[in-house]
Amino acid sequence: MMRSVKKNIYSGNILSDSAPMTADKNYHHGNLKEALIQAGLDLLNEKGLTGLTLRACAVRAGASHTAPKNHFDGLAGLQTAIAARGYARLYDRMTAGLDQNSSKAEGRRQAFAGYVAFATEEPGLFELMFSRQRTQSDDPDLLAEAGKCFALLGLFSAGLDWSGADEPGGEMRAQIMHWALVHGFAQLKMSGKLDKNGLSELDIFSILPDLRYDV
Amino acid sequence: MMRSVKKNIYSGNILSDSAPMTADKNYHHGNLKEALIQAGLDLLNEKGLTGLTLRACAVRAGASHTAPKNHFDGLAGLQTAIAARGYARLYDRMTAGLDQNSSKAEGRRQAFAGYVAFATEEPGLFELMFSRQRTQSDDPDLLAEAGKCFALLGLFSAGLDWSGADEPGGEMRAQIMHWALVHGFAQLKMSGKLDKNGLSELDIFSILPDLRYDV
DNA sequence: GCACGATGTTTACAATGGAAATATTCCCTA
DNA sequence: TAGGGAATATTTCCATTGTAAACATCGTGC
Repeated sequence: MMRSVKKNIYSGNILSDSAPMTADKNYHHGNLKEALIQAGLDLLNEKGLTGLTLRACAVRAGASHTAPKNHFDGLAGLQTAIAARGYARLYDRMTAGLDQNSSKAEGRRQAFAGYVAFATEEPGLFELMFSRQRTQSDDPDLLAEAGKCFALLGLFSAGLDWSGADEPGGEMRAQIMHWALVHGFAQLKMSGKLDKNGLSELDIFSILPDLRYDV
Repeated sequence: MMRSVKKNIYSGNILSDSAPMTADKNYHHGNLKEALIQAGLDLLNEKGLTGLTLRACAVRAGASHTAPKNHFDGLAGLQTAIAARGYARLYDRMTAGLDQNSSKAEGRRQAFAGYVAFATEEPGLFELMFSRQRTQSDDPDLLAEAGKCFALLGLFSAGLDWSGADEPGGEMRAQIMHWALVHGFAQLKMSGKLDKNGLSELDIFSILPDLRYDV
């Protein structure tokens, strides 16, 4: 039965490949947790939310269908981890193409446009991220990643001259106003409500009220 | 076996109840389609989106688990019908307490506050309504009911004096701006993002930019 | 060396959506 | 008014999914 053969590929020979983390045919995957998250992201883009199942993720990651249990708290746990990764990608999308030389106005523009683009480019992931049903909303990772996106929007909404600026919590409320505007527009666009009203070409900047920024 | 007994309760005797549509113990339910929608709405409020299953709806409506097939196109069809009913309820919520004597400002206030209140009062239903994954977004009923809500918001967003008012499509864009603002705020509140930032008490009116309406 | 925890598999089961065949009732028409 | 077909509902069956339990394999520290 050949069962006496050493299974550990590192014990008997020297591999030319110097990256032992990317094992692919051993009993232990070596990087299953990350592979499951990546499989989930791929499935979301290929088949939407209904295609995101524990078993499909496991198969795509090259493991048995119960392997995720060792890394996540069931389907909800995996979905939460995927959503957290989604916020990280949203952050990247909102800062794409920017550097230290970018102006605040450029940053704001990229943040707004990137937010909407992300929602339309990855609708399944976007829907998952804002689904209270599917995610564990008190997960520390999820909160941290979402918080970074929120803080970034806050950065670019600061300094707005508006009627509520001088009242208590004005800065915070301006931040929420921007988030609501951008998120609402993204959601309406993603869910198809704009298409149904013949507004598929509308972009976020054409609906911004005349907000007077001091930068 | 008593199988020769006439099952039709209307053929042999006169019922004091004058509403023959509400049969309850016959082979034919008589109003199963409506009962299934109601069961779905109840399940959404009691158990959330994950509790909304075809079989649970059927059992609650007093039918076998495959009976919905005669009235809806599978689970997606039932969810679409429930979402359409949701828009009807949203419309009612946005116009609650108003009459012909109500001012336009009162109407706008009720529409905005009602929209947000609806989202927090029925989060499962709200999430279903804006889920592209779970609903058939080209269903005529769904489009009609959603369109009524959109038109109502448009009614109350008309006449806004803003920078984009004179440009092409200014009215429509003002309408979308309001919808995005209110919907985004409702979604952020419903999904718990505001709670996570210590803003659970924030209301929609405190984040409206200084929009100058002519009424 | 080797014991034990971490990681992964196999097997089993309940819940669900859906298809197919059958049963019951309603309704229209001859 | 009889009957035949359409509408409505049930029963039975199956594939998929999430999850638990028992078992197998690996690797790391003593």
